[in-house]
Amino acid sequence: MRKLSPRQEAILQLIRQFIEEQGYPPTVRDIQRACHLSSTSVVDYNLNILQKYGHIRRSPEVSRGIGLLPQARQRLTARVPLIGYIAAGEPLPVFSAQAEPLEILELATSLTRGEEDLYALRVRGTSMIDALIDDGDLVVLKPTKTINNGDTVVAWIRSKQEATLKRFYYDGDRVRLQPANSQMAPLLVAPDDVEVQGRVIAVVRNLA
Amino acid sequence: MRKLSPRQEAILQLIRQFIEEQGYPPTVRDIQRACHLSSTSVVDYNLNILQKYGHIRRSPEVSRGIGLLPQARQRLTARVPLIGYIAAGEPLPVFSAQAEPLEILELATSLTRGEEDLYALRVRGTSMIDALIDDGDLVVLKPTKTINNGDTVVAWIRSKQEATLKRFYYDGDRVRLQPANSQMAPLLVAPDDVEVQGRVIAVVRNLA
DNA sequence: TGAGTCGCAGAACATACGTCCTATTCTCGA
DNA sequence: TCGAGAATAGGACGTATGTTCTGCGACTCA
Repeated sequence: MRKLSPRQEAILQLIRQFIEEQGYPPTVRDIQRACHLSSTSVVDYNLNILQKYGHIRRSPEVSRGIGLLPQARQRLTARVPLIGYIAAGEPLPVFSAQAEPLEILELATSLTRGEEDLYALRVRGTSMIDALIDDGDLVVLKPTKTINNGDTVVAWIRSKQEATLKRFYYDGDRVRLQPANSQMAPLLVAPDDVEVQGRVIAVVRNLA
Repeated sequence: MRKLSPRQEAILQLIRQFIEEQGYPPTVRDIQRACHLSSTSVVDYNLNILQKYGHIRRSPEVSRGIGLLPQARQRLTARVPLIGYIAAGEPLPVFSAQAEPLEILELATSLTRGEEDLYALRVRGTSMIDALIDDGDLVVLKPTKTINNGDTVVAWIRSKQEATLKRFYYDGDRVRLQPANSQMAPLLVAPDDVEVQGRVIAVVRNLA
């Protein structure tokens, strides 16, 4: 990254200031006026240089398409769609990219651990109290095909017509669904009786 | 500031996201496409409402002239210090500004609800399983002097030398500490036997 | 001296974009 | 049930704005 000309320094400085004050980037002509340049082509010319040297990022054909690179803002939150409710007796909402989420949650990335395609369900009722999950809690899920022993999963049990949230274990030719509360008895079911919807990433309870 | 329609919420959400991702605000047509709106006029209409209610600031005749107002631009995460552990038989760590936190957590502001001076404790052991809180869970607390009936609090019970997490009720000349799990029996203690450390704002369980 | 590059000037061009007008549908209380 | 206002649809209009073309002086390098 080579040294910038005074004019380029001025332009870069103006971009920073403009964004700070206005909340959006300047146009080519904004820069032209503020820096007393005679032509938009001069601005264009120097913006290209600034981009080449890595100071800014330009989106072609986009008005005010100037972004400051150094900001390199790392995201502290991930967006997770809240797609529906989970209740004992109701079928589970199925996650699909098309479905309209009820709400978009901002969850700290420390919670989501960089996972993608997460979605969330709001718990209705106290039927999962044996999994230490209360009415109103938020369950963050990762849709998954492969399940490992010990994963906590959200499952639909066909024979009982019931949604549940348990630890999942293969136990011979059965599947053992174990409540998180170890004082409760596990549930043994046939593998094809249980439909796993996703793996539980996190549970959030908001009391405030 | 009145309540926003789902569409207005979606638009506001998109603006935030767009700015975060692109570094500059969306155009009316960007919003139209992203929110599946039929016309730019619908966007214009709703943007004006958002402006009227103080969520955004528009610069007329300016492309991408949408700015988030400070209140809407506010941080999506709050920093909460994790200052120690909470276990049944151990005294509670006392929150002080000087103490070195074990870790700084970034929690979504939707969780913290704008509260200040929050701190977090990591739960050790299953002694609070009757409050639906498991080993390893994170408890977010607000230090508080005044307690309202029904608040969930973290308390130290002197006579039992025990830390606990219960719903707090004044019950005549006693204090009733009620487990969140309503099937469990409440605990009745003398007011000066219980030392309330803080009010529980949120509980976070990370299973990933 | 002449070709080549750099930095700039001025303007033209195409289109991205905000705005606004009209019409239609939806909502909800009198 | 009717009417008024809210909300939406579709599109036209004007301009704001990125891009590009041509050209000019200054400077470098053989």
